[in-house]
Amino acid sequence: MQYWLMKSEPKEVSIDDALAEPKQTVAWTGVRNYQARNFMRDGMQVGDGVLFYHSSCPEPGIAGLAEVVSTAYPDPTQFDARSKYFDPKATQEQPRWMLVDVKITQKTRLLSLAELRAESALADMVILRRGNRLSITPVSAAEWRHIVKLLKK
DNA sequence: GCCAACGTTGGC
DNA sequence: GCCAACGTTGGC
Repeated sequence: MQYWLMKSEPKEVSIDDALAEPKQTVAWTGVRNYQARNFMRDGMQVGDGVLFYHSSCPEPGIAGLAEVVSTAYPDPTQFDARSKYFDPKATQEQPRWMLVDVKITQKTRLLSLAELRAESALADMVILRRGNRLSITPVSAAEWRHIVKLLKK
């Protein structure tokens, strides 16, 4: 069992959009970074905990809790010529991009980036490190517990 | 394999 | 819109 933080731009898929889906589940399409892909493909297991993070928006921060509900499978948007995520170098036989399904378990208050930065217990979080741009990052069990506690405040 | 140029991310 | 920090591309 591991924990992850996954960024989503709310104008693409917000936590409310995800909650409105059948089974409150979204396929995590559009990841086009190898490191992030590898976390989904090689690191994630069904049942892993996910911090659902809103990025590139007026109030960046953690918007809810979720869990991984599938193993990795090919991202269908890579094969769709009309999609902005289309990848001409990907084939059905040799897909490049993988994704998992993520189910929202709880919408929370918005735990802002500023609030995260203010917590010394979270100083080592990957997302808070200078220059970090990865859309999917591992979260330690201690960081997860601390954040869950903060969300109850 | 090197590395300059270019593209992207994402907070501010 | 700015810009720091990376990642990717492609010529050599």
